[in-house]
Amino acid sequence: MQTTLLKERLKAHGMSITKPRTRIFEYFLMAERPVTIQELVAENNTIHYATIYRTIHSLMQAGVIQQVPIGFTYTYELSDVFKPHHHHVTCEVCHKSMIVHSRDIENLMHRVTIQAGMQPTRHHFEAYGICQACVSE
Amino acid sequence: MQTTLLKERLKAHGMSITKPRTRIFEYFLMAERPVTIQELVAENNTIHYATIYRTIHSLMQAGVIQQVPIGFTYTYELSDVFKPHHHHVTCEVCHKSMIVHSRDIENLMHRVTIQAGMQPTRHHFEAYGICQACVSE
DNA sequence: ATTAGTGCAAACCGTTTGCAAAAGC
DNA sequence: GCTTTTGCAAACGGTTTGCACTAAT
Repeated sequence: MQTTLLKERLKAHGMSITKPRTRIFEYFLMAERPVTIQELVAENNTIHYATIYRTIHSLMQAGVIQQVPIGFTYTYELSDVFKPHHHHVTCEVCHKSMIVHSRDIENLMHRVTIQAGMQPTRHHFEAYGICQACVSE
Repeated sequence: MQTTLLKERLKAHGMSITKPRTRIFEYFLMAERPVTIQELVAENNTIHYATIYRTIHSLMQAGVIQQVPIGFTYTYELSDVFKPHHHHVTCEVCHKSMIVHSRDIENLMHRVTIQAGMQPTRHHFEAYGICQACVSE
């Protein structure tokens, strides 16, 4: 189960398993898409906002979640340990994002970085468009 | 000359040509790489920071510059009118970025967006690595 | 029992805004 | 001379921090 993996990660980083942390983690599991801090704050009224910021930091440090810059803010989602590496295509109108897997993207990134004379480490890729539903409105 | 194009753009948007605007523009010309607001503020002491923020807005509106999210902040650079569309490969150690042109990137982005069932609008792509100089240190 | 984490309020910092003076047209 | 922009100071909003209390180990 996913929660076991969370506990392992926290322990491995000398962090305790607390209610806020597991709740936020479950929120991420449920959301299945990149989430903003504002959403987390708005939909978890039992947890103080300062705690949410701190939880985000701990979960990032423990490698449970990762930052995804989408549009004009940062969003967060479960890290590659929980979900395989992927990319997003985001609708500019309704801001929903879809998840895309493509080896071509990885390969191209790699190639481009090497061509620029650098040793590849990571990359960031976001595509934007207008989804079917929004086009037909 | 580039400055003529700046003036045209400003006029076309009903904006006046002022000292701060031309100075900031020249800074962008000189920089030849994405620049943060903090840099602009630090290196243009004659211009008040509030004015720099407003200048960024006007230049964006006039399509003179564009936003480039790199790493953990927004940076700005001359828009595609002044520099053809391109992408960046940024060194994670020294934070210098190189400019890369590749039709493959455009094509792939397009394809991926369509595969996700959306009408492509724009995309964002950043690759990170470690440059020669930093590797050999 | 000891250590780590939470809630709260206050501080912080980058950005925005209202207003009077200055520059652009 | 009229309109737009600037500089300044104050406001703002999201994020961080210090501290006493509570939960976790």
